[in-house]
Amino acid sequence: MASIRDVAQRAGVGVGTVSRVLNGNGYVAEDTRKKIEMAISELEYTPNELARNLFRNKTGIIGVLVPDLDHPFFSAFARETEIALYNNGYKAMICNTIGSSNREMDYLYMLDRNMVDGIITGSHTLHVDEYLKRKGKIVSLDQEFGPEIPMVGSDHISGGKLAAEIILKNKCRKVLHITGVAPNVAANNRHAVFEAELSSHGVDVVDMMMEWNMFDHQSYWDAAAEAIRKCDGIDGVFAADQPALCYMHLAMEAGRRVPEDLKVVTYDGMDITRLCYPRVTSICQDVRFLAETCSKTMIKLIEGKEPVPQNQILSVKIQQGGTTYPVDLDGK
Amino acid sequence: MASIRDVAQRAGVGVGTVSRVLNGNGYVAEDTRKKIEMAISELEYTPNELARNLFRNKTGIIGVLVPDLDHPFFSAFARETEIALYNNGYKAMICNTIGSSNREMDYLYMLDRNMVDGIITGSHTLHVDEYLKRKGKIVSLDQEFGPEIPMVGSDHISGGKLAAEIILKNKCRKVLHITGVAPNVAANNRHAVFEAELSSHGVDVVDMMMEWNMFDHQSYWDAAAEAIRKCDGIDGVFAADQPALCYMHLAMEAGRRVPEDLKVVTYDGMDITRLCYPRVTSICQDVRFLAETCSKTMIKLIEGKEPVPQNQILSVKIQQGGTTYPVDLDGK
DNA sequence: GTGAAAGCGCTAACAC
DNA sequence: GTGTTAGCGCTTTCAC
Repeated sequence: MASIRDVAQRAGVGVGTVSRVLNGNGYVAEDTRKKIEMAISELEYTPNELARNLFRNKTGIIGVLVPDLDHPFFSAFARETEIALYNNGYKAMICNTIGSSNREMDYLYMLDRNMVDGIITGSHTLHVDEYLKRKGKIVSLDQEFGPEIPMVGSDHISGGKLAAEIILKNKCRKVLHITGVAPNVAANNRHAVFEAELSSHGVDVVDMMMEWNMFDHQSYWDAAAEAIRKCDGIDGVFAADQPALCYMHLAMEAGRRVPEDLKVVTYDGMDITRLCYPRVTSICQDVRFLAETCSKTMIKLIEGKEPVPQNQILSVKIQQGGTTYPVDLDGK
Repeated sequence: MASIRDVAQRAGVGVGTVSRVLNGNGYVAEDTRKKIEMAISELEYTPNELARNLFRNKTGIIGVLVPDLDHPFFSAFARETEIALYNNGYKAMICNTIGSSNREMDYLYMLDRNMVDGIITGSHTLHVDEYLKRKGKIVSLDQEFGPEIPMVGSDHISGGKLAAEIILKNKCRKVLHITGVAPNVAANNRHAVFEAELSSHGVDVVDMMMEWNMFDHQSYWDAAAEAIRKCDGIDGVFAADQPALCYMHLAMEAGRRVPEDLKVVTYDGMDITRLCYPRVTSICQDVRFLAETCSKTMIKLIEGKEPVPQNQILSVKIQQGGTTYPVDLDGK
């Protein structure tokens, strides 16, 4: 592997001059430049980024922590974040924590060790303190860490309300509500709102808890099967895309018709809700906008010029599908 | 940010000794170690990985290039690869190329610049030469680059045959076959086999080409809509998961029944084929095994001890679903 | 305009 | 056992 010294030697100049050519700063005489460029291409020289990074003490890489890439929401988030960062001259290092706090910690260490310039985290198995005590730049997706760490999230309160409204207008009487558990995760705000709304209208809500950081497919099926087994008379479901679809699948298998016998409203509204037939009624998060906002916030944090907004809440949208009857929600 | 020198100073020792404690090699007296550990924790010192990497000339990071994380196959592949690499002490840097050869190139440069120790690529927009001329370690998923670069792929020939067999046994007479285009990508081997098999049995095959590196959802819908519009009398479909599901969705919307009027066989068999109702008959690739094999091959390449197998072909499996009638395929 | 030299933070070889 | 020192490959300051 040729180094800058080899290039300098071959071109018969000093390393400083080569560096100047490489970085396009300082004055370099035209024919010196030519000679150096010659040497560079002859030796097929590429600068060693590690050395540069050491000098600059930055890598241009942002760590993106997600609980599981196999979860459509997070793979989409990872994708969009990568794109947004790339467009700002940064690279993304996407990290799966798959529900393991060790892994999450391990990736968090990369911040301390200067391997990444910042971390955008959508992964929340660790104790809040672990994040708070880092000196590095952190942006959180959907989890509140307090004033020290900027957060970007969806308006889950409205999300829960909208879902409730749809369910109510569809005249469901007994609704299955599959919820996740993860402390401090803003997405869970929808649950309380949804239930309060329904209960206040005398609708029966059956709750089912799922481990939030366990995104393996089997656990969705298990939860759905358990729900089918345990309670009958369910005429509506509200859950995240995947558990809701599992339940719907099993219900249809058991001969129930959607939407006649069963209404389904999912949360997230990822692509699968459109591929299925009928298209699923969903409360959609704006994944791209979330990703762009996280990225932009990170850039601000790094550049330290503009002030960084503390909490940024983005609105959600309804996707009307065939798993509920069409309702008019005040033009939303 | 405290450096090793600060630690040495505070502990009243030399940097060499601190380094020895940090790396656990060489002899260090017990109380010297204590003092140093004390200083480390007091200063909240973490070694700068960049400096270490520069010295060792490696980062422990493997680049994983995928065309699009928003494609279920590739997000699953990325996930499993990350896990497999992590288990071998490496970190993955997952890179979306989203069909842009500039991006692919940009990530490839990271190899030259020593930012990654190797690259596993499932992304193939660049000219073969771009890969061949790199000096770094490369493992290819599903694209043949010749003897220089080890490849891991599925047995797409069998895959195509199996799909054809299912379609034949389901007595389809006019089959829509949506194909992708990408030179050298082994996955496309299934197409020729599938068509040959069907044609030789007098089944009509309608071909539709799609841009392979364009994985945006809309293009699937467009292709499906076009197929619906252009040809009637289709009683079978064979395509990758997503285009097939789009077609099926639109066909059902138009009142066609699955599997009575239309049989559907998809390729890949990702999670969405199980969430949909009915479950979709698919030829499944073993994503995890593909990922593990790629990772293992990369590790061998890096460690340079064992010989590296050149082409590794993994077998595919049938997932019997409700979009075809059950058929017996010699116990497969 | 250009070369020499210092230093980014670390590791390892070599004295003592 | 431990300190000192010479790099790893680069950038940048400062003479010339």
